[in-house]
Amino acid sequence: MTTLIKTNTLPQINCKDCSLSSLCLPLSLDFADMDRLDGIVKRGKPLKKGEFLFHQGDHFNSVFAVRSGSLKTFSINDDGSEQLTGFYLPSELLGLSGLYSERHPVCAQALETTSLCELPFAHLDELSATLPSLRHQLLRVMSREIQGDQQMMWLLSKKTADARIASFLLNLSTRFRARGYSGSQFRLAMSRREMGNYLGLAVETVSRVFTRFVQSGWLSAEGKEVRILDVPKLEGCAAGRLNPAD
Amino acid sequence: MTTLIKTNTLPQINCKDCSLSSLCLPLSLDFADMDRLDGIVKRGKPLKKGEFLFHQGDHFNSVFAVRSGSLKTFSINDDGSEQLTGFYLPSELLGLSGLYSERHPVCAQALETTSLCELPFAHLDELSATLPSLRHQLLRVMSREIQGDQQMMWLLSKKTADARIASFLLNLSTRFRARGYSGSQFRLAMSRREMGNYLGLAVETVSRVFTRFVQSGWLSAEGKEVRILDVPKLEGCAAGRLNPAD
DNA sequence: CGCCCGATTGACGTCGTTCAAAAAAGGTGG
DNA sequence: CCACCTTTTTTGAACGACGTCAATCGGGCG
Repeated sequence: MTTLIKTNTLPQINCKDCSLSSLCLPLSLDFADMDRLDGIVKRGKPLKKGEFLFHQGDHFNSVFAVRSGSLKTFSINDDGSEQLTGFYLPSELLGLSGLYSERHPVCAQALETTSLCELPFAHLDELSATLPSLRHQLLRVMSREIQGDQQMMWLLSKKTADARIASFLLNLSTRFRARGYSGSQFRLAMSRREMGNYLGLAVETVSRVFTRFVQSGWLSAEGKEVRILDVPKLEGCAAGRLNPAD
Repeated sequence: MTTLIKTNTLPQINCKDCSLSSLCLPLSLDFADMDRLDGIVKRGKPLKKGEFLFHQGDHFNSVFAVRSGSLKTFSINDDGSEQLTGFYLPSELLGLSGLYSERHPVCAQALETTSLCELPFAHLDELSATLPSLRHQLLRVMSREIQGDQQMMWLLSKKTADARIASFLLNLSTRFRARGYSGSQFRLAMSRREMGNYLGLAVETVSRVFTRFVQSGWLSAEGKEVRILDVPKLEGCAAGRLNPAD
């Protein structure tokens, strides 16, 4: 059984030893510079499932890198409805959207036991003045988020429910594989409702699509445990060329 | 008749004299620092309607600030379909999404005669090492874009056609007003098709919504010339509380 | 063990798309 | 300036995908 939680014998204590450094901010820093980054990182005790990393409206002080576990971000609208804006896996940076207004425009909540590295922004910024590659990496992370959001906008404005779920599962698969987990079998940390909220679909629709995928033999799903059985078919579906009814 | 084109008697030649500096990158720079920024800005001859600033896949070298006119950005998918990702008005920065992969993931095309300031990224980056406020402004611009994209994702996943168009018009209105143009009467630089593509709607739907708004007396629209007649009603519609059939 | 929340399934309604056609606007060359 | 052609916009009618409502099932947790 694969989970998002890496079972380390010892907690990571610095960037140099962290298996995620090649995916994370330290990317392309040499050891000396990594030490300087390490100097500003705060590593608190893990968040338990359901605990908040920050709330909407909180003052923006830090950005966070996921070390293990996963989180969701969502904002609450005037009418009280929630809009899920993202899921974050190990090595991914969150909190950057709070930079603009100095306040977090979203809540960040742990989907399971989750440990993080906190990077106080004032220090990160100072450091970035003298470390060009850190400066670039920070900009690249934001640029990638913009690119990802635009992919998401495409998905939401043009894709069918089938294609959205196929895209989502393949996207997760890719991110898991890049992080050393299995890309073909994994546990979804989020509920069907959360998935639907994120993808702009009703829970019932999510459930029906899963049923269709399983019946087509493209997927096996028992609750949150998912196994991808036919990548090409799912890719075809995500691209809008194929649909599970055929 | 209001247009996006500001009729200057002389072209702007530097940031200090530019009426947009308070909305643009120079925000919060003092005069001395503004001069340093000016030193790296390239101001080419204006783009005519339909001309491209850059194409999808082009190498990323610079970011651009709109001086006058407007542009759209869009990407072309594998199947040849276009996805409009944004409209850019004077003082807004575009091209930043190319930073991540060193290639522009979108095309940028002028919607009318448009003049721009080009900021070679290598120089901008160098300068940002010694100018903290420029560094922050760059990050803030990106952070704001992320926030905007997430608003857009909310719009696409949760709002009705009526609410999308109302939101869009009010958003344009706000941006125009902030730039010194009328917020209640303006000329849409984009076609109904482009608007629909951006908002995830068919042209026909856009047209029908406009008709409804006009019949409700919330709006007057003659072709691309638009006058907003009832802001509160449109706001109610954008929030999903009101609909023009009532 | 019982309760509650999450997931599934079916029936039905609705909003937006698609297809088709006409009207209006814009651009071009004579 | 006008005739002609192309593109954009508008309007109507029918269809379809997804949402809503309702009922049931199942698993986790107190």
